[in-house]
Amino acid sequence: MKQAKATAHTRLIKILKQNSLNITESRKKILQLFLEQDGALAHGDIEKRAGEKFDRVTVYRTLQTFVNKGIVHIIPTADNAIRYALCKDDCSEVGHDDHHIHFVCDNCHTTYCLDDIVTPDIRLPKGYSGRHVEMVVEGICKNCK
Amino acid sequence: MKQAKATAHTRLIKILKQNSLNITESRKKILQLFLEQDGALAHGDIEKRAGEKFDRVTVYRTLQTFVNKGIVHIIPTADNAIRYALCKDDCSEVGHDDHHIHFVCDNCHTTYCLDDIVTPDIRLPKGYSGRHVEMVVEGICKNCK
DNA sequence: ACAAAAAAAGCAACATTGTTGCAAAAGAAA
DNA sequence: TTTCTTTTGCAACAATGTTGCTTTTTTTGT
Repeated sequence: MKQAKATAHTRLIKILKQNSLNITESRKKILQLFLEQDGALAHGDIEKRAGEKFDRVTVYRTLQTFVNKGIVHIIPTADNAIRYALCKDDCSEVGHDDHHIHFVCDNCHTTYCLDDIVTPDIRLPKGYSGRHVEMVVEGICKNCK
Repeated sequence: MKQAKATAHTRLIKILKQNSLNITESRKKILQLFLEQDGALAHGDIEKRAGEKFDRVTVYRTLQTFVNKGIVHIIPTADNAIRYALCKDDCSEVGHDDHHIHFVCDNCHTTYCLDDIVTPDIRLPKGYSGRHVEMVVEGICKNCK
């Protein structure tokens, strides 16, 4: 128990250090939320979910930092609520490199990264050149079935 | 010239009638914007683009109505700015049925519907069932190349 | 372990975006 | 035209996101 907690804590610090970020309470707590979470988190979730309340500005700035560093990525949605999820591919300050698809449940609205499914290649019309493909599937998830 | 204008006007009215919507000035003007536009429009674009200024509430409500009726559809984005585009497939009050992909230009940020490209089928993990697939490609468009 | 320097958090004030209820105006129907 | 219904515009509000600046926390060098 104590061991597990220590390990989780170590993992947090390791991730932050790898990205040359200073170790702060906010970053640890917000990152912790992502690690113990299956799906993606919207800004609002984070503000509420955290036991103690963060300043809204801190959450915004921390998420921005995480996105810049390639720790989390943004999932595009149709409902004006940006969702963030941990990057599992090779993301860094240089650029994000997520190629998996996302799944949003119609029922519980949880957003999942389906890491094993790779976005297919697309043949674009003449004149267009693609850099990145985002794919979001809507439907019913494994828990709501 | 006069003929062309009359025709365009007729087209507007036809679309509104087909969807059993009353013919109003706001609806005509907003629909007009979509018809004379290659890409997609965000809420803000519409407020600004219109020669005369619409009340913000009117724009929100009109867009909502158009989405409900299946006249326009929402394009998911990663930047918290919902974009709307005309539906060209079989959309109605019952449900949207758009299967084309979208393209967002890194440079000019114009959003295009690539109507000729159909979203590929995806094999989902066990337990998940898909209803709709959204696909957005980011890159450089034909005009910015 | 401590002090100085650097970075991040918190606060306040503000800007933008989206929502709701209601009265006035415009459109449809007769 | 007159009545009835729908839509618009306004005002007030709520939620979300941003910026500058001060205080606190974290790092670094000793």
